[in-house]
Amino acid sequence: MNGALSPTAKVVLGMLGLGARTGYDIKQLVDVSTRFFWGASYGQIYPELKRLEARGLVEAEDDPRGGVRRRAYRLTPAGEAALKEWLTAPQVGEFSVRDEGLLRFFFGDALTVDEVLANLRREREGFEEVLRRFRELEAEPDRGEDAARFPPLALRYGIELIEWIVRWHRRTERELSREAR
Amino acid sequence: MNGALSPTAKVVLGMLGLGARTGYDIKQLVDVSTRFFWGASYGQIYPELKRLEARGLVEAEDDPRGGVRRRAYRLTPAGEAALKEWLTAPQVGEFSVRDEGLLRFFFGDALTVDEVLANLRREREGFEEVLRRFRELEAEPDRGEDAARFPPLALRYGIELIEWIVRWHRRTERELSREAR
DNA sequence: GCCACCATGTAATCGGTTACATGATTAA
DNA sequence: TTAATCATGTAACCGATTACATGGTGGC
Repeated sequence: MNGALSPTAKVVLGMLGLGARTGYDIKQLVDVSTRFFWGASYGQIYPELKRLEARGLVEAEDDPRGGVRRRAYRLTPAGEAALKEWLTAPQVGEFSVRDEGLLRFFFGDALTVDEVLANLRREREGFEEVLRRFRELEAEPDRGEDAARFPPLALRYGIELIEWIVRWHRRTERELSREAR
Repeated sequence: MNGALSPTAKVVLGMLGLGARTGYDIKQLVDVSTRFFWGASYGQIYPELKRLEARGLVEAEDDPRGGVRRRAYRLTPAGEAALKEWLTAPQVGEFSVRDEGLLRFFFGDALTVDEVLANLRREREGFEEVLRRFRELEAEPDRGEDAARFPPLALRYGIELIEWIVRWHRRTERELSREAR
């Protein structure tokens, strides 16, 4: 019917579907959930909400809290349809990775084994730090009473994936340091 | 001494270090190796080579093949130093993932279990396809006689990571379909 | 003669981040 | 009173992709 959704429109509609109401809401939610595989900044969210309103996929009303102006959005039926259409679209989704640590590793022949080892350790510590934050997130009581079950499953995926990455680092460190001695 | 390297400068210098000579070379090499975690297009490579030349990190000479004009680049000592400096820089590198399949999964509460299952299967097949291409790459005889050992290790990492991702999909499909029945 | 491949480059456009600007409310 | 948080928005900038333009070479 109408054109495709922009990347940001996808999170925005999805988050409205999960109960977010304001642009600020959406940003907070993204930052504690999808940020690691699908981010969004104010600079995208607010203009996108206006575009979606112009397309009739969301509707809004002023909803001030005291003297704080606030604009509350919700999905229209057309917006719900567009969300559902995207969620069931029969093509594989966009997937990309940007990994500077791996790029450095790829160019490892220009370094000594000890230098590569130092890089691996540093990167691993970075991943371990992310892992700690993910586990804290997982431990937090689910403040949503609406019982969304997939968000925690996605978080689990993230935790287990990074656990795997950490194990790969440890293993590779072990193998390289064996030959360094 | 001089400013930081742009993302594209990092691959460009690295590939020159591995023996690439022309912009075309660099692009071909990137496309069969780092593309999956660090891409580069002509639109970045050629202008970047000129900028690097202006900064004195690479030098170039015309090197026509018959009537085909061709410009051959190589690292200067300053370029080698800049490459090495980046490769041993003591901060964790940039890391980001963009995963639309996971975003759809995150919003899975808006779908039926069967729809989520269909999504998981489709995404898994996409990853299996990538896996096949990676394994073909791995099977290819190493056309470089210069015995770079880290590029194949990086490819191994990619293969094993995607194998993990495929297993996660299978497992999750199994668990969801058990409850669907 | 045609197609695949080698080779270089630019312009338009896009998606995104960052910094900035503004201002109210609430809790310490 | 001050800092944190709620709340909305824009402008400048950046990195990147895509499409386009050009043209030679080698093999079928």
